[in-house]
Amino acid sequence: MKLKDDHFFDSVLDLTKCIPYGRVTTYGAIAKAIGSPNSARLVGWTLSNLAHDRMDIPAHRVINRNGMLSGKAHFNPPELMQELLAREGILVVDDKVVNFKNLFWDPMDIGKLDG
DNA sequence: TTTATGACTTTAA
DNA sequence: ATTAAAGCCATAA
Repeated sequence: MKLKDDHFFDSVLDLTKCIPYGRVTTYGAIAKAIGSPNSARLVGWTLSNLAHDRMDIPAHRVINRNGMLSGKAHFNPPELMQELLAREGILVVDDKVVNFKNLFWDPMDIGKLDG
């Protein structure tokens, strides 16, 4: 039988929901954590198409590996992404997350808390 | 089916 | 550091 490969999309949504408050992660990190390191674009696709209808998914905590709010333009009000981040204490300047490297949350950390 | 597009990432110059 | 091009996977037309 043919199992649906939508596991990827479901995982993206579930994992995105796991991003801690006040932290951010990247498309590539999520894709990698799921098992498809080259599907970073699909993560973006998932957020723009599936997460858009789900308000329980903090899609604003997902940015690109440069720490830039690449999806800012896709929020209902484009400035909402930065607004939501600001509410969590994340400072954004010039569409870039300040102290990004420090706020970065690796999805892989879920299952490997003890080194 | 083929072409174009995209909330990406990496490599090369 | 900045710019350009290739690789990637799925969707929309």
